[in-house]
Amino acid sequence: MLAITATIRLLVVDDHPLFREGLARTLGTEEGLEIVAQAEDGMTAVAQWERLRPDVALIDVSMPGIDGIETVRRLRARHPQAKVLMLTSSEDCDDVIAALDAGASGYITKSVRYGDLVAAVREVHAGGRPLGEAIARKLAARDPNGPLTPREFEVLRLLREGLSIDQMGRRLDITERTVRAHVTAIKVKLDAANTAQAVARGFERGLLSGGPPKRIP
Amino acid sequence: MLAITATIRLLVVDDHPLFREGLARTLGTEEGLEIVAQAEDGMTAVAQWERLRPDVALIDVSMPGIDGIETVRRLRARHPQAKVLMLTSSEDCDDVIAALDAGASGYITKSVRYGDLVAAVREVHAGGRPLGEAIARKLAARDPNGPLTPREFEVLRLLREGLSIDQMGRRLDITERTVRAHVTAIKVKLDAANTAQAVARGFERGLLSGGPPKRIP
DNA sequence: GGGCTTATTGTCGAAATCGACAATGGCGGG
DNA sequence: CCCGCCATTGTCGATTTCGACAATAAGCCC
Repeated sequence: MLAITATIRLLVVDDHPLFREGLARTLGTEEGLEIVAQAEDGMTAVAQWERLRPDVALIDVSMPGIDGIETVRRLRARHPQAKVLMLTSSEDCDDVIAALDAGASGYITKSVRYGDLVAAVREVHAGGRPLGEAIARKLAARDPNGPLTPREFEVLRLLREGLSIDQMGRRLDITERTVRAHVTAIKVKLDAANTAQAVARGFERGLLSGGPPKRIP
Repeated sequence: MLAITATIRLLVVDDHPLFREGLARTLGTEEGLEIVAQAEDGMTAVAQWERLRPDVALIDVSMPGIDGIETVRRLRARHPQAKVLMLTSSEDCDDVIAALDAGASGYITKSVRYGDLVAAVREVHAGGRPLGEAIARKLAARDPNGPLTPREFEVLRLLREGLSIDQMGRRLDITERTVRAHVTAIKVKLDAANTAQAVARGFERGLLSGGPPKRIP
């Protein structure tokens, strides 16, 4: 273990002022940590990073507009050396892989205790890759039958909206037969007995998001 | 408006130490507010209330074990005069009605700014009933075709699990015909074109919970 | 080029679901 | 006691979906 004399300079990014403020205030009191800036969205986050060059960015996954994943992508595109610890409330497997893929160094849930968070920040700063055991476990037990293809995703979304096979066919400009092929593939991959369960699995696995397609933002 | 000279004594209840600590620290700096205690679960919350008799309890909805709703219920059962402001991350309509039904005075999302939260706390303390406009709006746009009957709920859950009509019939010990009647009713009430969409609506409206029936807790 | 995945489409018969009309018994509230 | 809601079941014809076997074209990686 290295004796780190320098303070770790942190950038906190979260759209919830309630959470962000509290986090910043509390982490700020931690020995060896310093909050140099906060951001409530992805754009601001990148700007703040470029202005202040912190050591580590703490970024919430779910944000309106540019989400956490996209923020990491953009940040890392410009600054490949940037170290990012993602924060999440839901333990969503797909987000984890997406985040790591986008260049995040670590991924931790908001349900951990302060000590764990601080430890994770230090680990990231030291070049580590903290994931949290719950997440690591879930990550292992994923995609038993392979991920859905983009087209299958599309069909799954239409399924969720209640379209019939040939309605989907018309919507996608393909034969009803083809739609059936996709639906069958979806059911196999999601291990579902019928379309209803396929949709349920979609929600359970986070492939479909909780709310209605678009209502009151 | 009354000139409130006394400080509002607050009890903060949330299972996420990260959020709870931050909230307490920040609210504590607010003029006229004082955090007298924190609790990470329902049991502790009630105990703390009885020990310290705060003015207002700020309770998170989603908590493992005894959830926020149940906590309110228990608290109000013993102390009907207790004023409770519920905090939520997801804007789930059913939780709102459940919470208000359980005796909560107000309901506010975690996405508000500090000022709004403080205002809500003051409003609750003054006997008000802050709901947050987003929630109030959602509350209005609910149950367009009436709530599901208990039996229909049951069928919806089986639908989600992928059972076919006659499998459900055997499971519930009723004729397949009867199951069809329930399914039809469900589709009408949830405004769905088919079972797949019915399941989707179930998730969207919070009738079905996010995760799989039981996996990794 | 060869191998792999993805997207596409066909056929055919069987199985499941739907929709509309109709009816009966139970149970609780006014 | 009557009304309304809930759960239950029946019938019939039409529509939709399923399952299994097969095949073709495009794009990507080695």
